Amino acid sequence: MENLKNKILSYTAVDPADLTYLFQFYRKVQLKKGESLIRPGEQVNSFYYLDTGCVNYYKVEEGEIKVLEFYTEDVFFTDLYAYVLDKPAASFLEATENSTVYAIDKMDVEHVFRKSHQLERFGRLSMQDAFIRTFTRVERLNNRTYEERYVRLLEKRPGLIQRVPQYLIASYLGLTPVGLSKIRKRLVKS
Amino acid sequence: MENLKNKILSYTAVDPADLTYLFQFYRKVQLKKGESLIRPGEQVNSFYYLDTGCVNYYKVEEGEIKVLEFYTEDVFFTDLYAYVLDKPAASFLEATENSTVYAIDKMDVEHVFRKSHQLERFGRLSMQDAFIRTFTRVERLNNRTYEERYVRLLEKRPGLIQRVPQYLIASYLGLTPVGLSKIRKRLVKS
DNA sequence: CATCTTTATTAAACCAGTTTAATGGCAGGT
DNA sequence: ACCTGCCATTAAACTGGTTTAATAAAGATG
Repeated sequence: MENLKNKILSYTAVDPADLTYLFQFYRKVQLKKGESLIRPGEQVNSFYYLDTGCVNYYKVEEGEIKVLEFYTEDVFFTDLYAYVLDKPAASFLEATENSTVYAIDKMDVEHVFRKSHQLERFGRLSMQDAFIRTFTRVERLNNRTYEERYVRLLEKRPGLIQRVPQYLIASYLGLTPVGLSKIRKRLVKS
Repeated sequence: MENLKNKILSYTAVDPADLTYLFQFYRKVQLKKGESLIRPGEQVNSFYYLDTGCVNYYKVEEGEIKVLEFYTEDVFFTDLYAYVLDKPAASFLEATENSTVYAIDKMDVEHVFRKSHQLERFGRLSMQDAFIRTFTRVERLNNRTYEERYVRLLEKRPGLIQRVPQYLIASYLGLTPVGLSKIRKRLVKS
């Protein structure tokens, strides 16, 4: 759990004793390609850390896949909406490749945060981080063309396009496979 | 500061002493219509609570206004991106009507959060809240048509359209004034 | 009250995406 | 090696927006 430990410490200092206490609640989950942590209708009781692999956070509406996010190595994730509001999930959290995940139950998180001020601070700062990433995404969705977004994705997350089929990338960008194909064609010409 | 106090307590219990301690750092700011709390290039050192009024969070790109959010009564706000990352603002925070705001400096926030575990928890939960709202926005931007978004805005924030000129609403929805006008025309016909 | 400015609507031409459908390539299973 | 199914590309017709420009309506100012 070395990566997870370093991830936490990258947000704020935490006493070793508190970290040890926290870690007893984590369990390791091995996911095979195609397996899901969460499916629509289920309660979301866990908060996850993705050590290695790739997890697709998506929903299906009117028969169509809508990708919300691709999580890759070294990030915290869950269906945060359902987790926070204690609602049944509307989405999938599905491994697009074999993945290693560490999971902790919500009630244990709450317990540990109450016990340790430092871990509570970590919780605040990591949430701040999640906010920032989501907010910048709103900005892009509103202000950039599909082409700009695609180019930016290539720059910011090179490799993602190798790991994930193109029609999922298209969905993530908010367009159809046909639309993305056209954009790619335009780009190679110029 | 009764509203502010209740807002904080709606997130989590806080000892009266801690609240009193916190409030000594707050200052009241009266904004006249058109005045700005933040302008591009400035450092964002304060976190705000909007008691009454309306604040437009926007940027200007290539001569065009891009509205990110309208803040109305009883919300926390700031240019959170610049605030968190200590970068100069890229945006305006401008009153679209006379507004009453309470402000606290970032260093005081950090200080108070370190001193009080309960206030730190409040900080975490309010950030969680901000995340949820931003995240649902991403979902809508990606999955809904402009018309659906406009109708939803009318439902969710009736009154906003009375308070804010229509071309700003259009910008907030990600379209042009002409585009919004067409959508409105379509809607009255049906 | 008259003028100047700003905001909303409309029309026409245009464009970047969608939808539908056909084609070809590649991957996995037997 | 041969199907079979899935994925990416292409083409053609379509659609819901944009851009530009003109006009009308509403506010602000002297």
